[in-house]
Amino acid sequence: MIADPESEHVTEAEARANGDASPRPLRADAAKNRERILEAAEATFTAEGVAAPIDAVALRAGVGVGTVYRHFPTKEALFEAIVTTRLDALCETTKQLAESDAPDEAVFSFLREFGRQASAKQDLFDAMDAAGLDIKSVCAASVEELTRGIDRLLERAKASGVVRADVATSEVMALIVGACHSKQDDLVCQRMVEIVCDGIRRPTVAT
Amino acid sequence: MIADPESEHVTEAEARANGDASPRPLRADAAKNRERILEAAEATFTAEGVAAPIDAVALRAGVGVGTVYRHFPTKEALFEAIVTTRLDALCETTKQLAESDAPDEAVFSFLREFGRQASAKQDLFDAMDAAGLDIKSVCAASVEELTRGIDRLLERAKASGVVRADVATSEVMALIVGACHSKQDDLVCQRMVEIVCDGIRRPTVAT
DNA sequence: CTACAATCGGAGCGGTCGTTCCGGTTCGAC
DNA sequence: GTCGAACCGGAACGACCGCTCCGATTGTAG
Repeated sequence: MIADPESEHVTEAEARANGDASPRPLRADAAKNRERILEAAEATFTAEGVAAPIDAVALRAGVGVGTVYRHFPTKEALFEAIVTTRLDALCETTKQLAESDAPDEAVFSFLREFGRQASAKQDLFDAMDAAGLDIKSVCAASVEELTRGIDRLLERAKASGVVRADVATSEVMALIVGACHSKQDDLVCQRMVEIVCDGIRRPTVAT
Repeated sequence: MIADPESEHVTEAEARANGDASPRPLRADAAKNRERILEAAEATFTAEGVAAPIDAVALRAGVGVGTVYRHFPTKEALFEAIVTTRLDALCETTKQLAESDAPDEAVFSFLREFGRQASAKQDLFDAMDAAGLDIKSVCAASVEELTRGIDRLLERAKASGVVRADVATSEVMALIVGACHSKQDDLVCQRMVEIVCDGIRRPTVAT
């Protein structure tokens, strides 16, 4: 459990995952392979399910398994990298919508976008759950930031009276993620999002 | 792929799963073990997750693995047995509620009950999904019947004007199952169900 | 161009898990 | 009580998978 100065590639990989600027940049071919692996992993897990072996990822990326493990010391690390990327993108979306000129409806736009992405990539979250590791702890920073982003949108919508005051951010997130979980047509998924949107809207007369 | 008259225990297990009345009833100890295994399996999968080995089930049931496989020729068959049982129970609930004296609200009562059970047993459905086999095809009969039951409740609620006419049964089911999927407190789960209920309610003024 | 170090590829290791097999045990009809 | 058939238990098999290791390869600084 002590720091191990020998395991350089692990240290480097982790530093990269943390977003640090490495002292020495990756060699050109290494950087290219890293991207290829990420893409292949996302495609493989989406297509073959989350239990797909690493060998399948390596095959699709056109590299050996050793190369995969050099960049991502663990299958779990691969999941983390993919999920983090996706969460950060969603976070960016919240920021853009926060500056939109329709603050009261922005949260609904976001939910639709969230649903669209979640339906495609839900498998990854499931995989991590099934693997016994918690997204909230592994990608804590990303989740935290995304939550804040959604929270901001939700608060504005509440303030403008479009959304009920008694719904929590966590509830909305869980609901949308869950709604798109079941493998359905995109159309059904979209309609479910709409139902949720209606569910959090402020009723036009009191309950 | 031809019928194999030798594999008698498999034939018997399948016949039982299909609900046929076996020509020869199970021996007393065998019947007792079968129940024990079912209970142990449900407990094990809920506690240790869906990837729990069959050995764990056998251990919990106090029998050998061979005994488990004699009753359920496959891990998949074990899932099927558990899920079918649960689905049938829910189906029974729809029938009772269909005769309730508050037809317009019965569907909401059912959703709450559905949510309560789904949150505890969702793991099983996930397991089957992850295993690549589709609940809809494996437990086709049970799912079909349950769908009809919900459909009936939903139609009545629509007829009495409490629920919007444009929501489909499949959407509601997916929504509730999904809502309770994320491991949350039961309280959050309950609130999510309420949001869904509000989402399918007919708005008091036109959209 | 040369030489060194970073990187690559994939065979192989260790462990897990689903499933089978068979000698021993138990039930229940007579 | 007796005996045959049904049932039990768990060791063992084979397949799969995550991960490691090291000889071969390739990028790049000088």
